Amino acid sequence: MKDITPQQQKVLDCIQVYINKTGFPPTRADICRELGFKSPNSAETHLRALEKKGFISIESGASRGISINNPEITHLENEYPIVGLVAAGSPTLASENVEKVLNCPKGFFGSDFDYFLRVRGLSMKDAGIMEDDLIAVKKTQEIKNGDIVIARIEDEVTVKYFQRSAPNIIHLKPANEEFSDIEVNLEETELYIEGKSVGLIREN
Amino acid sequence: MKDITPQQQKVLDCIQVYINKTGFPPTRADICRELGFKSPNSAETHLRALEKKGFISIESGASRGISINNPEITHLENEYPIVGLVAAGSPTLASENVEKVLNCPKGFFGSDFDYFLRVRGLSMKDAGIMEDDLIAVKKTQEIKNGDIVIARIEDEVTVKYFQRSAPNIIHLKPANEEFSDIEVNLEETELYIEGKSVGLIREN
DNA sequence: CGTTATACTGTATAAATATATAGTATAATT
DNA sequence: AATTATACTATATATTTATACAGTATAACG
Repeated sequence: MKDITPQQQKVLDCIQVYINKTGFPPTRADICRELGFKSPNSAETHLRALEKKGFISIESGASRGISINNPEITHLENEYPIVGLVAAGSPTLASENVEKVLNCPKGFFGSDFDYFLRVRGLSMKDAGIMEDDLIAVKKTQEIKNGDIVIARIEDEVTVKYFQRSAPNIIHLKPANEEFSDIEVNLEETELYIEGKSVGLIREN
Repeated sequence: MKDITPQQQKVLDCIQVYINKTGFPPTRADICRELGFKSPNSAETHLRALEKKGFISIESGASRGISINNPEITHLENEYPIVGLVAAGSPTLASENVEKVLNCPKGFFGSDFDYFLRVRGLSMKDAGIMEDDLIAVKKTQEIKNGDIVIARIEDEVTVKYFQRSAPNIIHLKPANEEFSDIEVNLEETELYIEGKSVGLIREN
């Protein structure tokens, strides 16, 4: 997917908003009205550029024949993707990792959140986090000691309690006697915090 | 919402399928093609009937101005009460027991459910049920061994694993070593099953 | 310096589309 | 027996819409 220009982004956003609002895509004239253009050809050229770059598809000849490609990344309001514990490198929300989407009211857990993570393993069992549970993950770097974080150490993604023991030493603590602490020295090992848990859902 | 006729259902399905497939709603002519009608007015009259009955909305004058009124997303009937572990006698869902209500899509946990129960204590800790968790309770008497049930024994309400050991003997088993089994002899003691757990939510 | 991509206005028009009007026919309801 | 809702065909037409063509202007690229 090539780079998008600021104006093209505005047009793309406009299409998304229009679809969310009305349920069907805009015409060239609609886009002009929304963005203040005075000629339908302004919209037309932007649409053709977006199509060429792969952001949208246009059904030729059909009225309102615009559809947005990769809608799972710009997820609809209230639709949250469920992702598995994925290996590093691949972006967490890439469509190939999305198991399905779950309809959930915004602010369901008091705090905003970005996606659900499907839990593997029992390392957080004593915190009441069981296999196959869905953790509501908020992508943030604002972590306090004791928070349950989704951390990536080199190639592995895990869910653990966060504790900073020294400026450069972080302990990732499981909630299960059978597992042991992970000590991370930030000078030696790369640690990336994907976000923290703000809630949990169990389906059974 | 009034009754839908079989033909109207076919038209409604056709619209949904068309939107899923193309990303935008069909025209009258598209519907005719899909369903084998030979006049656009056939589609038109069905659309007007569906609009009158509330299943769809039609933006007048706009091409492809059809949108499906999806009651499951737009409905505000998805309000479920949260109740505490209330003593017997008082009806569980009486307003004085309702802490607050939580907006939650219907069928969120695969199965239907009736209310949320705020958990007190740690007797089901090893099942991943912690203090202050919300259990989605389905009011039912269809209980299998191993289900997590909300049971009332005389004056006490508890959440436990259900196990029928003999026709008249039921064991209510905690998931915590520090608690012990409750054996109920149905000939001696009154046991009422409020329902069973079909899901869990944790807010933090 | 010429070329190319972006970002527009303005006009024109063929094709797509909604929608009204005029019928036919059947089944259910009053 | 008359009315109403459903379920269509057939035709007509005003409006909507996509989209081509002709320009203007600016910034980036090699």
